Amino acid sequence: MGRNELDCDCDIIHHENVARAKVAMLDEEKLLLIADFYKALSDSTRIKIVNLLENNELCVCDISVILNMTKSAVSHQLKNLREMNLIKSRKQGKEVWYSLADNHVKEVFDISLEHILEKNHD
Amino acid sequence: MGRNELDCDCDIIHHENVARAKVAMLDEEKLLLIADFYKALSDSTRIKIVNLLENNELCVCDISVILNMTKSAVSHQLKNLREMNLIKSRKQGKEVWYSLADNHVKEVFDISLEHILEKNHD
DNA sequence: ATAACAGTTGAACAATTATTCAATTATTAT
DNA sequence: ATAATAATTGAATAATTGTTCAACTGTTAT
Repeated sequence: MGRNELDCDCDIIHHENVARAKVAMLDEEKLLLIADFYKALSDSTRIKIVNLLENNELCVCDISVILNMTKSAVSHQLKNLREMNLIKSRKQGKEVWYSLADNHVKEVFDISLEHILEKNHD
Repeated sequence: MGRNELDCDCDIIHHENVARAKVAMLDEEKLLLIADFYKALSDSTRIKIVNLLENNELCVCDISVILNMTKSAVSHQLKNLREMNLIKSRKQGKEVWYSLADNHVKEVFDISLEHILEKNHD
């Protein structure tokens, strides 16, 4: 194999490492889905909503009050979370009640909390 | 407590739910750190890098070759991941070798993989 | 000392995204 | 029917962010 494996501006390439890493790498499609999953959790408003819904079923109105935001802004982010399958909703009368879609979200949330707590005290 | 708890455009507020959710909510500071943690993982380039480093220690050059990106673009994202304490580096000669900072990243990655796989087959 | 190369950096540009605003839908009560 | 209110929606704006480009730093070899 020649000097440049691709269009990269590199001269010294560790071919064994590259080959091994390439084989172990997940397919692009899955990696993009995972990135999107994290994107859903990467905004401060959305992570607050997820945290709120960990222990409570709440309607849009209540979330708006707690976060001191307009219903519109909250609704946009709820839609975002719902489209990413992180939360689910049920309609009762004029109100729509939201809760977490499943337990993965909670699990991931808890591990990330551990992570940031650990990194904080050093 | 009056009609509007804050500046929210709501009339019907479930005060008990709001009070309970507020008490259980994590402090803002921690939530922002968690959101930042996810932000680090929310980009396709960065999640690819994390996936590559799960099983291998790699230098910038190798990562560039695998992802078919310039060293500059990769280096920017590595800096991003390093600042969020997701990866660590060691310098050896002219090269800088990168690896995952700790096991949390791997744990979170695996759960999120489960999540997207589950959501995929329905 | 000079050349070569791995990696980093800052500025500029392009693309993405969160919030606001105004309008709309759906449901309940009068 | 009409009014009131919870929630959603689309467009516009403002802010953030990923990549490119060119210049630079640090290390190794001649």
